[in-house]
Amino acid sequence: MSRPWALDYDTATCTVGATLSIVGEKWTFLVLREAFNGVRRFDDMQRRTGAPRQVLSSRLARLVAEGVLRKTPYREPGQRPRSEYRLSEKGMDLYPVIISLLAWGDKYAAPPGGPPVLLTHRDCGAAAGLQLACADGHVLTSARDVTPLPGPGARRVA
Amino acid sequence: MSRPWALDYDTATCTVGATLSIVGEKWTFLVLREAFNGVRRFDDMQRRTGAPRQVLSSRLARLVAEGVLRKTPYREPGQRPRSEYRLSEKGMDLYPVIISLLAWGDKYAAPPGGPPVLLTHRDCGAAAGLQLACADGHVLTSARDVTPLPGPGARRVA
DNA sequence: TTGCTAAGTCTGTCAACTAGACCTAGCCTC
DNA sequence: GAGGCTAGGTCTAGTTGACAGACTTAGCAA
Repeated sequence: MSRPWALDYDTATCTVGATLSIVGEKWTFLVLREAFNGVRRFDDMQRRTGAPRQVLSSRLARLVAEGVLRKTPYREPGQRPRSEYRLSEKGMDLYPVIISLLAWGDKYAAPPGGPPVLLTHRDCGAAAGLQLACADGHVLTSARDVTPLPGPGARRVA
Repeated sequence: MSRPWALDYDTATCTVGATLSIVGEKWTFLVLREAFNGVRRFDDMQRRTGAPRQVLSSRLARLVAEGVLRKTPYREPGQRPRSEYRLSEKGMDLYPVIISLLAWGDKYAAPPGGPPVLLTHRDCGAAAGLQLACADGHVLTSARDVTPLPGPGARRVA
């Protein structure tokens, strides 16, 4: 195989790295998983992710600062006011990341009984998942069908 | 909103967590990004990811142990034998994870000039990306269109 | 007044990351 | 065949971050 073109370009601007600098820390993905499952309270998050309280606190604060979660006060009848963490649109857009982690795990690391979570289309109930497709409507079945090319923001290595 | 069903189920078996325990460490995603860009050599990886050599060494070893990468010796004419790291099928299946991180970064954290990398369909050249669809062929446009349900491997919390 | 709970913060310990130097095997040149 | 070069690591010491467990605070309830 020939030398990959990628070696001629700088990685400093790569948006994978940019994404990871925001959500790439150890517990953040688990926090997001719970958020997508509808979990909104600190204590539920803490119990379900197993993250140390202090770490959870700092991850939630980071996600709020980045606009991925919104922290809003709410109050149940007869209860004192509490805080809840809800996904913003920016956070919702991270769903494909969680789904792709889930899909890989279901294929390669599912427990004996099968996957513990199934994703379904809200309207028709059929199983939902990610598909790799191109703008012309072809469905791609493998990473080999994709050719990465330098984009407008690419910078050559000096 | 009602109490999410997720609270009644155990997270210990969740395959998102299982996936993250294999590939969730800080530099691993960047290593995979480079692998998908065709980078195979230790030194190229090191230079492009910026990972400390020792960390890179241990991440590569972990990925090889998990069967995500294969370490194979090769030899260029007139050179001594070297090692290269190539994605296995199991590794190729992680491509959606990288693509989804890339897509989110392109939307929310792209550098001024635009995305540095474009993904294209190898056969037709059109832009490629992930879409959320259900088994009945409906395209889903938002995380809100997905309903997660307990799967066969779900375990109730005691 | 005391107790309870959600949502944190504080403290000490221990593991992980980091930078930078060092090592090693094969090849090349002299 | 001595020395240098390079890919692919390992070693060491210092710093940061994770962790468990105790403590804190605000509002409500008995």
